[in-house]
Order: sequence, then C-alpha cells, then structure tokens
Amino acid sequence: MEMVCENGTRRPYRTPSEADRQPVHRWTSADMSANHHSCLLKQLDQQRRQELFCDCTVLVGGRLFRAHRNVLFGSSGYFRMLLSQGARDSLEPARASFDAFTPDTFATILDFVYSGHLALGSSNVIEVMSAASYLQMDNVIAYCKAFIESSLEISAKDAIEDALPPQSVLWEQDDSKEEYEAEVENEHSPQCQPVLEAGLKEEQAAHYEAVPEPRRRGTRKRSATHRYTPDDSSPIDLQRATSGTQKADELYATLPTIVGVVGVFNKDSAPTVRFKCPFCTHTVKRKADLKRHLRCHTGERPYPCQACSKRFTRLEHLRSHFETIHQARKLVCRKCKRHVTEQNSRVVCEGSRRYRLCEACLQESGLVARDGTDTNTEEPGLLLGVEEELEGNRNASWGIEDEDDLAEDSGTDLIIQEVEDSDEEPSAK
DNA sequence: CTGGGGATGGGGCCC
DNA sequence: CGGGCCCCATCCCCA
Repeated sequence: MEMVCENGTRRPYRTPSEADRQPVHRWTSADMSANHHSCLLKQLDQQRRQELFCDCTVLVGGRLFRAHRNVLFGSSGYFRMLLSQGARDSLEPARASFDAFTPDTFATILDFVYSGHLALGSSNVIEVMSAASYLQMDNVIAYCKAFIESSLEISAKDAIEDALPPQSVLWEQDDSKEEYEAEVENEHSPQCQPVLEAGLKEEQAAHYEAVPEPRRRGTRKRSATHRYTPDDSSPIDLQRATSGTQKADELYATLPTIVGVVGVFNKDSAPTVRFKCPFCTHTVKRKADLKRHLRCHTGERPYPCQACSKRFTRLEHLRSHFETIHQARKLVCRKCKRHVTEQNSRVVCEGSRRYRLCEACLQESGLVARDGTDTNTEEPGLLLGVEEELEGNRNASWGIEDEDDLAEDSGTDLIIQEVEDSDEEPSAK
C-alpha cells in the first residue's frame, strides 16, 4: 500500500509507531459540536436553495425538488434503498418521483431534513406522517404521532372549554430520540402540550387510554386495560361516551387519500386497494375497518360498562363483557363447569358480578338448603330468586342507548350499590 | 412452576 | 358503512 503525500510524491504506507501516536488534544464540547452541525446543515440548506451541488432531483406531483443525495441517503430509508441501487457510483444525477403525496408534503419533509424543523399542523400531520412512513423516516413518524396524540388532548379540551390556541406546532430535532421519547412519556413536550387542569385531564383519562404502542394482532397489555379512570359518581353520559368516537371520526376524516392507495398486486397483476394505517404497517381491505383499527392507536374506549365503569373499544366487546360478567348469560355452572339451564341453575351475585351455579353446587356451597330455601343472602354471594333473575336479565342493559333503564330497572342495579372498578369483592348492599 | 380456563382485544368478513 | 359474528392471540387468575 502506498500513501500519496501533499507534494505528490509517494511513499510506502507503514503502521503508525508508538512515537507517531502523540496525544491529540480535541477541543470539543457539546455546544461546539451542535454549533458545527447547525452550521453545516445551514450550509447544505443554502446550497440546496441555490441549487448548488445538488445531485438528486425529486419529482413530486409535477413539482421538481433538488437535493443532495448524501443528505437524502442519511435521512430516509427509502432513499437509502433507492440510492444504494445502482446510482452509487454513477455521476449522473439521481432521480426519483412520487405521486403518493403532495409537493407541499414533500416540501415540509425536505425542509425538516435540511433544517431540523418540522412544520406540523392539524391539516398536514396525517399526510406528512403517511409520506414519512413511505419514505421510512422514523423520526418524522414519531414526531407526527406525538403531535396527533397531543392534538387529540387539545381537541378534547377544546370541546369542553371552547377556547383553543391554534394547533400548529413546529417540531425541532434538537433532542436525541431517547430524550424525545422520554419527553413524550412525560405527558409530551411542553411546547406542544398546553397545561391542562388536573380535573380535566382525569376526565379525559376516563375516555381515552394512554395511547398504546403499535402492536401486532392479538397482543394486549393487561395493565393498560385497567388504566382507565372510572367515574363512579355520575351516571353514564351518552354524549360523553360518544365524544371519543367523534374524535376518532375527526382523525378519520383527516386521513388523506394516500392512506388508501397501497397497491398490492396479485397474480393477475390487478391492484388490490388496501388501506394503510398511518400509525403502523397494518393494512385493511375496508376503510371502515381502518377506522375501527385506529382506536387501538388513539386509545379511545367509547363504550363504558354501566355496572363496573370498565370501558371498551367496541360495542360488541361491551355487550360480551356485560352478558358474561353482569348478567350470567352463560349457562354454565361456575363451580362444576357443567352446562345448566335457566331452570336447573340459579344466579349468584357477588357485587356487580353474576354467575350461575347448578342446584348441586348451590347446596354444596350452602347458599340454599336441601329444601330449596335460601340460607344465606349475605356473603359470599347474593342469590337471586328465579323470577327476580329472569326479570333482571330481561331488563338489564349493557348498551349505552338505554342507560336510564339500567339505573332504574336492571336486576344488576338491584344488587349493586357500590361499583368497584377492579371487581374485587365489592360489598353488596 | 405450570397448565387450563376465563376475559379481553383485535382482525376478517358477512349482512 | 355500521353492526355483528366468528376466530384467534394474549394475559391473568387459579388450582
């Protein structure tokens, strides 16, 4: 191996000896480093704006953008893939074109790449996030997600107080990703998170779960399930219950068409349109399914159970819960697991919970005497009379459209006076 | 510690 | 497009 000296002469390369390894004083500090990065980025941005040394052209919706391929390479997984295929050694300018998003969206992203400033607003956040997803820019996606989360809270506040500052936030790439994420965990960064009054936040928490991380199908975090804040003091409010759905609708309405243009080609090369979730990689066939899926990202639980204040993402889940837990609809003896009928079983109430026991298990548990009379109407469970039980089952309501019925007529409420969120041995009165 | 069952959440798809 | 059903995965509780 040879080394070429400054004056052009060549000399053989030799391994540096100990004498060569003089201590190097590196005059550096965090400020100096940041300043250098900032200056360098500014220089590159100036070059871009003056179209100096731009070796990459990007055509988006008919509008031409010029940029530096090394900058794009370093910022986007998509461009990394694109530029590493063939164009690496080429002196020809690299070209790329996109129809999946608008020129304005790409301009926003390009400005971020060259400045670290991401100009997000409620009108462009979804499209920017979709484009960032397309371009594989994880940091931009993370900023957009945090912006949406904070916007949801802001919107909720707006609905209540009708006094909201404009939802436009300039995200800056000053913090490292870890710092940023820690900040998001800490109730989002102050610059995007107006201070909400404590009471208000609690109220919102009752309707929104903490937004979970995108996760694959079927996975679930049990702890999150219990994070809701029950509001026992007030009856279920339909308007409040559905407000979460309205927020989902708002978010859904802002979804740009890009979300629905994921073309999947089958054997016949016919494109199958699927709808891509802007939060994760999941795609669905129907837009309505996407709307339903979005709830797992927004954390909305618009369907509260009247009996225990537990909240659900879907009406059918609420119904299933109510029928199983509070109505003892399952014709199975809880103790011996045998199938029973309404005639040969009785419903036992433990707080807001109800379950069935067959006659044999009832006698064994001492809840009824051998002649069929009730022996214990206190702990551990209350035994409903057959008529009472049937009446209760007829009237008990799981739905949210008929909440008054439940409060007045349901068999559940005949028993439940205290509603325990955790279902732990509530004291029946 | 482990396996079974219940409860729950999410996706696909039919009506 | 919403409601509802079915199925499956996962978590938690309990024996």
